[in-house]
Amino acid sequence: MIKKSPVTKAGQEARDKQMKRFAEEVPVCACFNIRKAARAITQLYDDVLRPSGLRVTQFSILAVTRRLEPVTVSRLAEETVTDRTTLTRNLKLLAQQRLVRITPGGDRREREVTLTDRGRGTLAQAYPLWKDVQAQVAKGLGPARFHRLLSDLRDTVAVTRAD
Amino acid sequence: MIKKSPVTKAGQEARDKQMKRFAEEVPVCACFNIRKAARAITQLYDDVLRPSGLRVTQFSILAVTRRLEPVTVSRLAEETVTDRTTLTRNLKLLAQQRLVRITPGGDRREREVTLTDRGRGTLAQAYPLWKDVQAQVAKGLGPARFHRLLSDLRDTVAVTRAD
DNA sequence: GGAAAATAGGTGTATATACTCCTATTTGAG
DNA sequence: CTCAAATAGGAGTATATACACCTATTTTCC
Repeated sequence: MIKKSPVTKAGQEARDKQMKRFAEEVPVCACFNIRKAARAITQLYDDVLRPSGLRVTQFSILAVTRRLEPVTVSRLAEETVTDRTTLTRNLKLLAQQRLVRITPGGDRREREVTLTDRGRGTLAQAYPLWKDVQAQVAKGLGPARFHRLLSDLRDTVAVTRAD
Repeated sequence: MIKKSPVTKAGQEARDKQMKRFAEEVPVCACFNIRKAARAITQLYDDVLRPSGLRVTQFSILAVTRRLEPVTVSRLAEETVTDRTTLTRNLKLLAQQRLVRITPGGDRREREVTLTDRGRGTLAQAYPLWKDVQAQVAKGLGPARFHRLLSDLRDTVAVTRAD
């Protein structure tokens, strides 16, 4: 008991000091700040895309599908850095709305995703909306910083997946 | 009918051209790329923080709370750029785990959030884990680019919320 | 001082996300 | 050729996210 008290006290001081640093450091948490920016920009894009009936997540999946179709679920998951099971569920919603078609692949384990005509139409309708909001953000940041940001984000993905 | 056919054909050509541009442009969608990076980095941080029992979202809320406590739900929502109702639900989970305490404020419309001792302890336990992964990402990007990225993300939030 | 407006917060509903564990099919080593 | 390993995908469960709409309280304006 005689020894414990000072030790505990010193430990408490060390913890206080640590927590003080902590409060200063956490506002620069890379993950928190990327997530925060994601929330902010998602709200903007979703808002602008609303007339098309697509959220930006759905818009992105349709756009990537258009580029790669016919494409398997796992390939889409890789491309979008999304968990396979997340994509399964997102695709299910798009299939219910008849924006994509999901068919068995040659390899019967695989399922191939393609756009329907309806999906193509919806995408074409959303495109000008997307273009506007994209231009708005590019203008707001300035073209140089806008490109730099995209480049840095790509590197961030590479760094976080290199493990 | 005589007139419609050529018009439709021209329309189709215009749409094809548009869609070709589209396929080239969408990979640089700011929102898609920020979200993609958010998914990637969240998986890394969540993985490293796992021994603490906290996800990075929870870690962030506790950290911001620590800096501002006692803090109202709306103030936390502003600070984290999160919808108020999202925060309500996230805080509910933290309260169930007894990491935060939510009490009525002086203004009886308000609810004040504070950390519990348990919350402080969990945060202190998670801190070294966070510090490691944060350092890992900073090193991977290089300190200059890391700093630049955070700065650009802040500006992105400002731009997307200026409307 | 009282009613309208503003503010703080929550519920219902829907999408987004991923981990764990499961099945079905294909591939590859012997 | 056969069976174990690898691969493709899905279901159960849990958290994260936000919009529309709701209640309760406070503020403001006459």
